Amino acid sequence: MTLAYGIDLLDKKILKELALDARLPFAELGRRVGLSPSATAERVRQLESLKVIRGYRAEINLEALGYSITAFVRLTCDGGRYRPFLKFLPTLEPVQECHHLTGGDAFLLKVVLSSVAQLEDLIERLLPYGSPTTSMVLSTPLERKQVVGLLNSL
Amino acid sequence: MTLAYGIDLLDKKILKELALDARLPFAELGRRVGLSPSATAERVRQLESLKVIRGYRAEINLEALGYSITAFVRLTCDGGRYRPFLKFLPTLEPVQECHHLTGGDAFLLKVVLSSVAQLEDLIERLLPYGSPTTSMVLSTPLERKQVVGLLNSL
DNA sequence: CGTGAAAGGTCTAACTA
DNA sequence: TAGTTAGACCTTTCACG
Repeated sequence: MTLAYGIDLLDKKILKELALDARLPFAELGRRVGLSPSATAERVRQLESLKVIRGYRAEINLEALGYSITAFVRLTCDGGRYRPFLKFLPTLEPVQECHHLTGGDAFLLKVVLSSVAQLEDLIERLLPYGSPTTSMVLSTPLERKQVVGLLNSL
Repeated sequence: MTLAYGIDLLDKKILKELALDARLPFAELGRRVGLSPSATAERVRQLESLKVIRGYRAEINLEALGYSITAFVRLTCDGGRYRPFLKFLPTLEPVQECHHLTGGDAFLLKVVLSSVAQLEDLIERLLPYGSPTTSMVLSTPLERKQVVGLLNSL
């Protein structure tokens, strides 16, 4: 069976393995999926050039580096302040993600900080662009390190 | 200058490089940070064992695989349904992240799906546990692939 | 997609500041 | 304690079947 972009079962297996350990040597990856090292490398290069694989990232424990606070800020931002806000956005270092959501020009920001004072500072800097509503993260009971679940149901 | 966990400037450089390209060979990584391959490998192993580096993941383009819908669901869940919900959570395949937030036993779920029908199905399955409020992601104007910004300000 | 040889990376251990 | 060097081994790459 062929999937989107002509991705087959072998590609799916490769993606699962690399999602869990991006540093796997091609030889070992090939062993796991049942392919020679060169055939494996060829498929990985194909997946990279199709942008199915976007890159390889080390997952860094920000808490261990002193970034102990994660929060979500929902910013309701009326029409006029939309474009200036998007320009301002990249200058906000603590903002790791910004999503534009359905429902009244709302943005959801995921922010990571090392003190509550920094959170207060961030909120103040957002005020000119809209009304922020902040929720701090108490715990993260689920964070799938990988997309293996989704890949299984392809 | 020494930082949390005895992390110094060289470690910081290593983390930045690996955050951007987890597959860099130690030889090349060493060249970039000014260390021999074996000294580089030693430091990386140290960072791994301290759990500063949690792992290496291929970043997979879910849209290319047909998962075209991302949404956030906020679930307000009263005391009695809290524990059953946490048990139910891992069985929900589309849920990529779940955060417990301040403010009235609320959970924020990030979900990835391939159709609106699946979103409706998910929402129905959440109903026994609380009141879900769903916002679909229209666009993601900022998604830092790496934590380089945060690492710079260490 | 597999094979094989050359190039280059990794690993371990002994050595040095 | 932390880094370098050296040599054995392994991986990657690429031309060819």
